[in-house]
Amino acid sequence: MGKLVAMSEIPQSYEFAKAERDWVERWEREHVYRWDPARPRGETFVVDTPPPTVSGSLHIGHVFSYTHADLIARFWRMRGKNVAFPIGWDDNGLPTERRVQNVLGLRPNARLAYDPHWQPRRDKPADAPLEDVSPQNFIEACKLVMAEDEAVFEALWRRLGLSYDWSQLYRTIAAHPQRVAQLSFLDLVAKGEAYSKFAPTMWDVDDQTAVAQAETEDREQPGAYHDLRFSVSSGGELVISTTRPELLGACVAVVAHPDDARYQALFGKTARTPLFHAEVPIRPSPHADPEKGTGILMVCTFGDQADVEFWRAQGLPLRQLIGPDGRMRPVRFDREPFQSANPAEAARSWRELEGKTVKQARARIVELLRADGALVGEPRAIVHPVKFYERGSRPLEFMPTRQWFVRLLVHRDALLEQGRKVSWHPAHMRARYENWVQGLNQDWCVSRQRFSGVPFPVWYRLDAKGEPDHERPIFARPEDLPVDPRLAPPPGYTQAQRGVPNGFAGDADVMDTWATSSLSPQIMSHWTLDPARHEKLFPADMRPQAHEIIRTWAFYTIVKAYLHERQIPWKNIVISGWILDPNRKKMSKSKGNVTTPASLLEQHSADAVRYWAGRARLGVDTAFDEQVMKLGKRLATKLVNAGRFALLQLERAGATPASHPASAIAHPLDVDFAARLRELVARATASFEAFDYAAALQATEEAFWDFCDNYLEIVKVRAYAEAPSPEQRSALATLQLALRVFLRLFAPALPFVCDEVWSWRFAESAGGRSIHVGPWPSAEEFAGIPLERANGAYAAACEVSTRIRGAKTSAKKSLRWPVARLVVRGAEPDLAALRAVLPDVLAAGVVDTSACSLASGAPAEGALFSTEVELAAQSGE
RNA sequence: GGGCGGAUAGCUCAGCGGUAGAGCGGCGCCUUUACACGGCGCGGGCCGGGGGUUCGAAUCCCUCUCCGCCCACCA
Repeated sequence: MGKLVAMSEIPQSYEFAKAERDWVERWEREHVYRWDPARPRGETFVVDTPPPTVSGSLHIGHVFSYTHADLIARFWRMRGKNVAFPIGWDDNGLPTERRVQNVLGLRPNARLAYDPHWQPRRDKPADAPLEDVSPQNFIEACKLVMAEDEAVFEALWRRLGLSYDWSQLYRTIAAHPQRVAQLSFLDLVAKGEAYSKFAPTMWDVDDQTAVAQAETEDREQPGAYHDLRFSVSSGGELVISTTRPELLGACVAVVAHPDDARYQALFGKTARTPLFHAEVPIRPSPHADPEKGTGILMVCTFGDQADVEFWRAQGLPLRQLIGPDGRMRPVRFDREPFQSANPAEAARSWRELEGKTVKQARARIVELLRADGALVGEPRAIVHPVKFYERGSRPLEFMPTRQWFVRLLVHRDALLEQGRKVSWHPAHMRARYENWVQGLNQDWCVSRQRFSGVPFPVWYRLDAKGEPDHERPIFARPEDLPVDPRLAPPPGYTQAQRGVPNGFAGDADVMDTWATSSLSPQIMSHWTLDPARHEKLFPADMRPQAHEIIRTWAFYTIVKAYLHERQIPWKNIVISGWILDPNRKKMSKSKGNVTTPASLLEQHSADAVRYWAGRARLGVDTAFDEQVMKLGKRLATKLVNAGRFALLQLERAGATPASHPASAIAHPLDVDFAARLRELVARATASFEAFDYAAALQATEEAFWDFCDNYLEIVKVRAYAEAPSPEQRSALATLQLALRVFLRLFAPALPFVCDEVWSWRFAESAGGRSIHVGPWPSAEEFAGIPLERANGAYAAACEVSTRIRGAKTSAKKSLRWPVARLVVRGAEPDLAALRAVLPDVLAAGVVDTSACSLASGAPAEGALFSTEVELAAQSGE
């Protein structure tokens, strides 16, 4: 490295795939992207990279948004910042378990004991039944599969040229992130921000775990209103409408709107449910809508959130019909809480439903109600929104269970305020955050009844009957973390006391995966473990992410930073848009037939794919268009060719940055071009500083094509000159300056080709270092150029050149065809500017000096000049 | 039902108060010694509809229509 590259070493061709692979290796070898822990906070730029979920393959949308972050990180690195750009893998939680279940055909079964000799088998037929394994074996299988997936992820990210400091790589399932997540939990408990509670919680019956509000979504589902006849204690009857007749046995009240005249007389009375003969109170409730159904409805434990709230407010009994597996559980009607006025008939009815799924039970109870005469008319089909776990296939149910929660509702205003302290790019994305915070209706349920994840560092004492005491948990000591209470005993106990009366039980749950990933800044900064490092890395400067996870990842990260340290986690958040398919739908993994990121990289090159991503502005959803990648490849190729051309000329003349400094630029054409170049540097820099890499790329690209099409052509003859002269010296100095500037302005977007061309000649003068450590171009590099003399000569030269080319093209002649006569008319100041650069223009256009005349006159509309071009009769060669 | 974004050339997108832009695609040329993985040039647009503000609006305001996204207690 660092040796002067001889002319013969400038390659004749550039093989994208091979060159890119070589650069990836070299960057890693030379630690180009390492964060330097020794440098002060003020010189550091910290990126809080999203750890992608390891549950399948990365798709083109990931490539898109991860490239955006890389463009910005690379800019700041070239600006001299000590960039801390880590990467991690989010490899715990339900998505991971699902992946392992699919790949290895496994299912965790808590009743099985650990088998140290068990190995996963990969030769199972696709239709083989799931194999039950112990939770611990399952967790080991997860780690195995995740490690394989992560190797593929890493290869892709390296191939794409993302400038991570791979020495900082973390996995959320590994010891350090687990330690941070458990420390976080203990801190929240100590601050009173985390608590456990037995309460009705949203529950996915397939995965059999609690889920949080942020992981739910509404789906339009077919359903039906069923009108059911209840008898009233004071005589008569009433008819309620319900979409969930299978919950009739869970009915604990009947409510109507307090102002509803039809039901005023019934408030305070009781109604008796059909089939189950439970006496339930009739009460007013503002949540009843007089316009809907019959205006009177039953409250069950639990049909929806409104039921939960009314039940809680009124202190009604809990009649839980649905079990954790989504099937109707055994119930007795001869005692509380299901006390029936006719237990025998209630039990008879229930026998028809017990063990059935919700769907089966609904179908069966309609038949029972019809036979009983309680069904008024027939069910009326409707389509209505139903809550689902976002990855679930059956509706959520409310399950009364004990869960750990983190307080959110009491902090609503503070969280809104924290959101305003962060700069959002684009700014309107903050509305989504605020929208979400304002719509919060429950604290964050952080416990999951799953296996692969960060366990809670908590045990419970067992009383003499072996019942756990949830009021006085035993918490782990911070120095013992990470700990798995499912395997290790609490301080002061032995393993023999596990599960026995007067012994202990470990908390069986794991944390919501967001409880860990929401700590990504603290995982990187080693929060509480290394205060000096934390000071240098927290809060981060930038969080890049996609907009669909504002309510989860961005939100929870803000929550954690606030609850732990009353801080914001980062100063800026940059939100990428989505890649849409040609029908403007979100591009999904399932469409990944030939358009996998890996195949696109091989087909178009990493620079081309990065260019494609870099053209899209933050927050803008963009239709997938492979044409743009072809453009990117064309641009990269052009850089190679223009670079080679300019460097060969410099080489011929023995020109170096030292021998041909910017101060040698004096020719009017060059001065004018340099002035435009300096303007470009200012614009591109300002755009990058505002996180607008796309505007920077666009401005640079526009200027570069102009450089190739016009400047390079016009200056060619002067630069080629055999005898050294100040004019030639000025041309070479300008070529050198321009190439150095363009390569660096393009370097964030096209890191491979730029470092390649840079290495041919300029790396030597930069101590052999990669272009990616800078420095970024600045106004100082233009010192010594008499920019105040810039007078529009370049624009004048370009216009006349274009006219000459146009004349040749419309005459269907080659651009080398000589011009017999050229007349240029315009205003005197423009002619003066042109006159100074005329030799270059004429040489490029193959016009003899004697064939050209300039004259005062009116220019063509919207132009500097009007021209007459007459071509020679013969090519003259 | 509430909120946010978008609608500009056939396509993908810039422009966001001062004479409609780029690339691709189309058409027509040019073997030009950095590049045929090229170059030159030509066509092509009531800037979604309707109102308003302004000397002037694709750009600001109002309204409507579509498209997308986020959110909402769903009996």
